[in-house]
Amino acid sequence: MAREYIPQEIETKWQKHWEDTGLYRSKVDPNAPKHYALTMLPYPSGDLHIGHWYAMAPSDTRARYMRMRGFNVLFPMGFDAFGLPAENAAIKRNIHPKEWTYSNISNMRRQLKSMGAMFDWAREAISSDPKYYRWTQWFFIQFFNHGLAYKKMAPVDFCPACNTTLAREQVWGEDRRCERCETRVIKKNLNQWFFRITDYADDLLDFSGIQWPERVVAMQTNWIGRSEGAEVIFTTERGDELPVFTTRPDTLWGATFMVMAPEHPLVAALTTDEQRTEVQAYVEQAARASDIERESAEREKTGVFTGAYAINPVNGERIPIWVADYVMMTYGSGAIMAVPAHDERDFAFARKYGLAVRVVIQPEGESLDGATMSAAYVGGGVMVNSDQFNGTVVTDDKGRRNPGISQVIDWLEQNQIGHEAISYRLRDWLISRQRYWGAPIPMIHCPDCGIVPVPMDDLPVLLPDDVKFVPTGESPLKLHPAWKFTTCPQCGREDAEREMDTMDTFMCSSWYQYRYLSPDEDSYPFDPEEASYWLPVDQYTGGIEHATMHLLYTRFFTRAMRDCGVFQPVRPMNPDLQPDTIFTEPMTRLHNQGIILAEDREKMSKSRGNVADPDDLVEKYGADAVRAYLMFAFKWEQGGPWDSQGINGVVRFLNDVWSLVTEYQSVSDAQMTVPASAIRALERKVHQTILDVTADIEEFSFNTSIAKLMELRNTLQEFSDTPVVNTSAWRQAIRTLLLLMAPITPHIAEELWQFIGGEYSIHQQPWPEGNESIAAEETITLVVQVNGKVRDRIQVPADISESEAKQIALESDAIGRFLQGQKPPRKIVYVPGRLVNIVL
RNA sequence: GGGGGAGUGUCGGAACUGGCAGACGAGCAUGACUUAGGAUCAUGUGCCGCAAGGCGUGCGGGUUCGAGUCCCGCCUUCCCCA
Repeated sequence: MAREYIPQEIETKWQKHWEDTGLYRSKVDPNAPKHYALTMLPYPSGDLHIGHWYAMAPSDTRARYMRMRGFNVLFPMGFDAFGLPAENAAIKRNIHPKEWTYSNISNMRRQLKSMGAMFDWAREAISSDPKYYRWTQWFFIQFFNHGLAYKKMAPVDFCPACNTTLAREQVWGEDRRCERCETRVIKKNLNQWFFRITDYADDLLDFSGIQWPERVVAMQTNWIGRSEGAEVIFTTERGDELPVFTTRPDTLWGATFMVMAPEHPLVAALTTDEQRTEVQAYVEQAARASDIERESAEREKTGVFTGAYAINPVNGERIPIWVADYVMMTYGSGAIMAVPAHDERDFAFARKYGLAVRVVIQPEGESLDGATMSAAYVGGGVMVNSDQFNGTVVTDDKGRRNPGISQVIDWLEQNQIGHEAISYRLRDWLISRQRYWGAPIPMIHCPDCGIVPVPMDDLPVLLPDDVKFVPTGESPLKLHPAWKFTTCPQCGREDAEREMDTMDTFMCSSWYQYRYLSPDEDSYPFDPEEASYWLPVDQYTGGIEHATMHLLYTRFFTRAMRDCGVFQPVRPMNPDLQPDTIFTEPMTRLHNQGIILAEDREKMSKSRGNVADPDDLVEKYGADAVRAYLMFAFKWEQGGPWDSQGINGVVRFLNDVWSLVTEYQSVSDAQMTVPASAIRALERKVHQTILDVTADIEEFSFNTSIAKLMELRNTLQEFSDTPVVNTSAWRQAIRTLLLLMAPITPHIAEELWQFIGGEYSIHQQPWPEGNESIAAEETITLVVQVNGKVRDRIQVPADISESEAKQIALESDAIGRFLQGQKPPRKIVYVPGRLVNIVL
């Protein structure tokens, strides 16, 4: 009965059968516990690469495992289908973005199906479908109506290659490059739409409702960048108020000058005539430097005196106002008080321009002198030169936890010259994009009524198909008068203009987990019944690169939806869940996979020609082998370099399993004597494997789970030429092996399951139950150490007593040699089930 | 400069709350079967040593009967932020 294992044959066969029998249709079932497993949806670039497989196949394994564990699992898939590459293809190859996108989707859908994942394709959502982006637009209007979306003129980051603006999160690295194309961004003053994500800064800093990797939590916390301090109102001699934010109000008495950002609106008004030429030249030059250059601690500080003075409200002192580019308009109010004695950058600046340095925090046991100190002192100590605060203790703590800071804030508030304040690094989310292939922002500009949202009933605002693409990448919407001009929904004027910008595609992907629930629903963004059952997402998987983009946006989006009342019709079916907890966090648990590098340890890229193409690999080895190899070869969170030889290991494993199942079926019931110890040994290994594989898949340790299955394979091979193959223990072992493999290599498991007469489908069988007592070893290797060095290993019964163990150890020949001529042992350490250490 | 990871054979990687370092696999070596082998099977494979034995988890200290694991100080490297 030697059938050959031809993966490609059985894989397409079962994929079709699974689809025909609706095996992966997931339906609401209030009687079963639910599990919403989600993996980040791909951009339809045209080809599924190995990175997609690496992200998705293990996620699929985990979802399949949860299903066998008795959960009703939803594992959907879709496409994040708006975006620039489609438009660039249109410009370059004269193919419409829609056509390009949808033909890519159909190819990628085929490739995804070849993976054999349990995706429920009936729930597929494509963000560029009008039935999808209608609701993206609906959300925009919801946010607008609730004051969460606004338009303002602002200096924004602009990618000249993509010819569009970017959100702050989408500008990467020290040299500020576009997240997509790595071109260096430039600053532009533009009128743009923003979402008030900063209103949610504190809410987003609360991670108590989610179990996400610490790394992501740290990155988001860092990104939001909360700093506690005070806002203090300085005034110019002219009488302008100059509020400054400081984290160190305890050093207010040490402020010897002020610095304004070159873009500060008051600069021109404050500058005296004598200084005007110099200041103007400086401001112009500063505009050309990048933010990073300006903020760098190493860079030589530059600046010019405005000629104006301000009054320090705490002591009435008159201090000079300078302009310097190390102060950012985006930080606080664009002006700072400079305390050179206790701030490194202020110190460097003061020394360079000969400005006064006054010590107001004296460290214990030291005596700093402003005239001679060689570096700013930023630690704690005792306040000096600070009037009534002299002697107040200042610690290293931030904000109110610092007694000095806390007392000064109280005093500022009592005297109404300042108040406690919190500053964030987070900026509002810029969502306007000056491109065609995105969801149009559903707003109308009327000369009389101003900005008017498109009525909800008129959604979606459809993208016109008949557009011309120009090489500059300028949005074709601007060149389409029929689309551009419309009727004002409020006053009926016919020369109102549509908003011509489209939305950041991160907007589309911020809520796709809700659209999957009911992609065809046309009266609401999602079906509340489905939402009541499935939400929130229980397990999310995807790349870490989205830590401060998608993963932050979607947390914001869910909170904004909550506050707009979008979740009101949803009544959680799970009595353990509170509506609030569900709708604050979109995804309860998150796991991030690493990156697969090419064999040369470089990034895989077509231009380098070092890509491992999944289609080729499936053709050569089969999908099961590719899946298993990706899970076996790396620590999932870590990733690593592809090894084209390494896959042989799992190919052999699958071939061996095939032979074990198909060649060693017991053919006769002939009673042969099989030693009971052999049966027990086999059963023990089987149960050990169940327990280990279960624990491993539970915690995303796919590589070790497959290693354990290979060990079971090795054990089965040892028994395969013995009468053990005629026992029910053997048959049970084979059944178990297939069940444990089912989530990892679904096709071969299904095929062999059918071969041994199992009921369709293996993927609907319960996960095997491991039994600790069957798994327990009968004998153990007792390690005997002398002074911590291993000197002997002795097989002993597992339930050996401490005194027996010590005695056996002391009587061992190998040990005797070390004990000879020595004094009696000082100490004998016994670790149950492991070792005896004899200390001389 | 701040935050977060990571350093274990030739390679990918194992090692639970401190208890046999190197599971599992790749590769390699030797042998077998073969006209043939990028198939299959067997054996071996951390380093030094003929052996007894010694040395080994980035480096240097420490705690402990015992440290890849805990503590202190470094080095290298990756990511994020400045």
